[in-house]
Amino acid sequence: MQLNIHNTFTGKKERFIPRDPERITLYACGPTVYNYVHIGNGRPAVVFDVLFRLLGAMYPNVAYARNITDIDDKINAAAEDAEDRNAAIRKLSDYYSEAYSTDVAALGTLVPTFEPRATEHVQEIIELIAILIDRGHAYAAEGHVLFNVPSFAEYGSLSNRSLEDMLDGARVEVAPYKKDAKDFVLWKPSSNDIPGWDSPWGRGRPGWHIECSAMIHKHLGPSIDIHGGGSDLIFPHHENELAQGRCAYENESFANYWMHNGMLTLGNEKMSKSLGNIETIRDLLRDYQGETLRYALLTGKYRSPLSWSRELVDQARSGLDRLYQAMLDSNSKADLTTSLDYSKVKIQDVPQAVAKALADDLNTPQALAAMHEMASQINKSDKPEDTAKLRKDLLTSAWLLGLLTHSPVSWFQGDMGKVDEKAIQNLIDERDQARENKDWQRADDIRNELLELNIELEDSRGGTRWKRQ
RNA sequence: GGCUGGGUGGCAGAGAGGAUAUGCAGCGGACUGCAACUCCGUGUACACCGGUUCGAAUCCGGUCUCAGCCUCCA
Repeated sequence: MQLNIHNTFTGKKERFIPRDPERITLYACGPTVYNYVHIGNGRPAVVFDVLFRLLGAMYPNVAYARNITDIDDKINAAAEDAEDRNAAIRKLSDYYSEAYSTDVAALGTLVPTFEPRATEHVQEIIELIAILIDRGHAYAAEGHVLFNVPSFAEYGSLSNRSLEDMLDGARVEVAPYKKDAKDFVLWKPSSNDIPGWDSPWGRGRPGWHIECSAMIHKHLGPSIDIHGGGSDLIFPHHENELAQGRCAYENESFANYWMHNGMLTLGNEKMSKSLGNIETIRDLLRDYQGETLRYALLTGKYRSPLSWSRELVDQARSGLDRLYQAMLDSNSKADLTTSLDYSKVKIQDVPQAVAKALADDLNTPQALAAMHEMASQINKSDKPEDTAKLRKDLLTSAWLLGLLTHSPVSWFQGDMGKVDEKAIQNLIDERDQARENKDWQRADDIRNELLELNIELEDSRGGTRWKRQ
C-alpha cells in the first residue's frame, strides 16, 4: 500500500517515503490552553489521529507527539486579576490542559506517544536558543532574544511568501530592539508576577514558536517525517519553527512532509476564539456522542474547509446509526466485538477500498462511502460466512477511522442519562402479549408511551428491540 | 494588494475527459396488524461565458463569487 500525502511545502501530493521505516515520526500542534477547546481544535486532533492509526497499520513503530502549549501571554492575561498570579496561571493551564485531553479523548483519539508541554521543556528551549545565537541566527537585546529572519535565506519557503510580500500590509510590531522588522521573539523577559525561568538572558519565558522546535528535537529528533497542524499555523508558526529547526541543526530538513487541515466554518466564517463563533467540544458532548462528532469531522476531506452546523452533526448521527444498524441486524451470535478489538490490524487486512482511500491523502469521505457499501452488503447478505467476513471488514475499517467503538446495543441504548431498562422490558413484554392477542390498540398505546420517553421500538425477526431516539 | 484553496443535486460531500459516488432528507413500492428497521425503485447536480475534443462537471482561457493566511488562532 503506497501512502500519498499532500505536502504543504511543495504544494503537491507526494509519495510518502519514511526517513526510517523502523521509526515513523509524526508531530501535530495542539492548542494553547487558556480555555475549553472548540470543535475546530478537535479537527487536527482527529485527522492526525487517523493518520497515526494508518501509519500504525503500515509500519512497526510510530512515534506521535501532540503538544500542549502552556506558556503564553493569553494564559497570563486570563489570570490577570488573581491574587497569586503565578499560581493561578499554573492552575488555569493545568485545568484546561486536562480538559483538552478529556475532550479530545471523547472524540476517540488514541493517546499519542508523547504529549509534551512547554513548561516541561524550558531547559531544552534555552539550549536551542543558545545554539541559534552561536550560529548567528539569533541575538540578545534588552532582555529579549530574537531570531534574525534575514539570516535564513529560505525563510518563507513553507508559506510561499517572499520577504518583500510580507512587508506590504505587515502588521508586525516593530520593537526598537529588532534588527529587522520581521525578526521574531525567542525569549522575552518576565515580570515577577508571571511565569519566568532563569536564563543567560535574565528571568524570562520563551516566545511562541520555539517550544515546538525544542520538543520535536527532544522527543522525535532533529528531523521528522510529518509535521501537522491547522492551516492557520502555516504562517507564522510553522514557518518560524522550520527556520529555528533548520538553522539550529544544519543539514537537517526539520520536517519532510507538512500537512495542514482546513478550518471549520460556522455561518460562513472561520470558527475562532477571537471571533467568538465557536462551539466547544464540551457543549456538543451534552447533546451528541463523541463518536458522532468524530464522524461529522470525517465527512469532509481534511484539507478542505468544513461548514459546521447542528444539521451536519444530525446527519452524521444518522449515517453512523446506519453502520451500527447493520452491525446490530447481522449479529445473530450476540457478538460483542467492536473495532477496538482490531487495534493491531495491518493494512493488508483492511478492505482495499478503505485502505486505498485513506492512503490517498486521508480521503476519509471516500473511506466512509466504502464502509456504507459494506453495511449495505451486510444488510443484503444471507450467507452467514459472507456476513461474518463483511462484519470483520467493516470493523477493521472502522478501527482506522476510530469509529464503531461501541457494541451496537450500547450504541443504540446508550448510557447517556438514566433509563429504567427493566420497566422498558416489562412494557415490551406486555406489548408482545397484547400483539399476540391482537389487541392492537393496547400494543400501539405502549409503543406511543415509550416514544414519549424517546424510546423507539423495532419488531425484528429476533424479537422486539428498543433504541433511544 | 500578495499567497493558498474552493464554487457539484433539498443538505453534507467524494470523484475527475465517456460508469450509479456515498450518506442524510423527500417521493413511490415491498416487508409489517400498523409502524420502525431493512430491501427495491426514484432526482434534466456539477457558478457563468468562451475554447480544445468524437465527447468536459473533469483540460485551457476569461468572468463572477466564497473561504483561509499575510496579526493571536487548530
